[in-house]
Amino acid sequence: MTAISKVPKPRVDSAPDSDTPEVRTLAERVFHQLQSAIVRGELPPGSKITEPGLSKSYGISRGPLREAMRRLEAHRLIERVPHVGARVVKLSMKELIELFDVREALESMAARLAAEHMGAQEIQGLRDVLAVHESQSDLQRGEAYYQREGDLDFHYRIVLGSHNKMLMNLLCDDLYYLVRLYRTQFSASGARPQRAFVEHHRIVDAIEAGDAELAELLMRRHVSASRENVADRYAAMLADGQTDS
Amino acid sequence: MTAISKVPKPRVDSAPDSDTPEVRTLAERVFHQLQSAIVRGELPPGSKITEPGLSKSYGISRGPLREAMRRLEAHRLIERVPHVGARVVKLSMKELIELFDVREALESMAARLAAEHMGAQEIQGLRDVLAVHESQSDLQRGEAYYQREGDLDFHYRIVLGSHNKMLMNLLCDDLYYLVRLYRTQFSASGARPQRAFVEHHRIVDAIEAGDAELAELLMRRHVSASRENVADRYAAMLADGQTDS
DNA sequence: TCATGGCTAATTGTCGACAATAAAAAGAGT
DNA sequence: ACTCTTTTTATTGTCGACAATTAGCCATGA
Repeated sequence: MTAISKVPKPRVDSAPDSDTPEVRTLAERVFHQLQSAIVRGELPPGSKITEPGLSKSYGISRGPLREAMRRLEAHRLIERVPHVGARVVKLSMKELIELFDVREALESMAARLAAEHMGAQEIQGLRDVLAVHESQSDLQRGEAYYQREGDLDFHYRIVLGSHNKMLMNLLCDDLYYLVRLYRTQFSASGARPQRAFVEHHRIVDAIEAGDAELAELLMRRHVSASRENVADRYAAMLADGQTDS
Repeated sequence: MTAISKVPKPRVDSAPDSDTPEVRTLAERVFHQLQSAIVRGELPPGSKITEPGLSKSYGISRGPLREAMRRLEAHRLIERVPHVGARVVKLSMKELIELFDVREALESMAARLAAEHMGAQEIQGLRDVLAVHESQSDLQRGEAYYQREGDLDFHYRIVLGSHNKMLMNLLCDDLYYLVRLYRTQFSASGARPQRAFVEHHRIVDAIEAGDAELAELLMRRHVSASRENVADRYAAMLADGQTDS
């Protein structure tokens, strides 16, 4: 064999943050970075996204950046208008309620399908998640902001248990990032931990029993209760000290 | 004032096809053109999409074309793998069932919200659509492939009647194009026109009565029946003469 | 003082060229 | 004849520069 002309993979993995499953291209990487930055609140909702600015700050050209921004737009994390620019999405209360309505529809269907298709080890995984939540809930005694990510883990696994790829794409790739964004925007300190915990348990029971209709109904009530809780706290926030419209 | 250097708007509106609401940019236009071409079957499912090819055939550079392809990917009309290329999506039977399950969840929710929020003139518009279908159904006597687009018009208006923008985006901008694509791929000659027609009427009655739960239940059964019909015809097609997997 | 017009500046849209990767084809060896 | 290796080629990813459009600003006039 002749002289090797290939450097053994430079592997510029500058940002090995949490989940970067696919970083084959620059656009992919900057997309995940921007997605994380938006969800974490580093890029505030409503702030303008300028292409030259991000291009220089991330050290890449505008080509891949535009692709990343297109993907962010598709995931509804930023909003673009043709010759004007892009800005981080800012969820209004109406849009938040809309989001919960869509979640109610899709996740209840996911619970139904999960009750029909979930395997034994998948159900065991669900039980494990609940056990973790229970231990955290015991430790922190009622305050239980465990559901910062844990709640999404639970819902995540049920969606995966539906074995419906389209459902998985819609919920896990699109809506759940919006849910995380809402939590940062409205600084939702999850109240009602015990009730949600009990509801989670009942849903798993229904899934394990293979009772599709019950699982669907319970999940529907669960998401609906979350929506009512959010709406109530929003109304209280408006009555007490108004932060913004 | 000095000499005018601006040509009075060349206005290169080369393709004023049906619906191009937003053609501010080249990427937008080629996106709509490609979307139409895919849904019409001009670009067959599974066929490879090559960037230089389309770039030359549409007479634009690869930049806007890539943006258009990104949007097509976001709408799930094409599938891309990083260094390989893109090809038109080819719905398998499993994915088609998944699509119907998602539609069942979302459209039943849409019907529920429509029963709560639809205005008088919107309901009248629904009645008008049904009247058009009835006249066509009378003329063509049972064969009734009226629902090539008319059926979608009906569902379209109900989704709009939900007054839920997120629902509208998901269904009208994403899923309905997949439904159209499926109709070309499986050459679905809509059977069961009378039953669907009756179901449509009952749904409108429930919406007009403001019975949200009934409208939801009826829409759910309606979509579910469509799914069963498709699954049955697919099974028959497999048993009779197999075309492809 | 306010409205209106044109002008400047910055950002977005578009283009062509270069580099990197992967598939396909040709060749040598067993 | 078959397989593995190597080369070739075509396509994708990335970059920098130019053109078009928009928003803001300043000057001019009523």
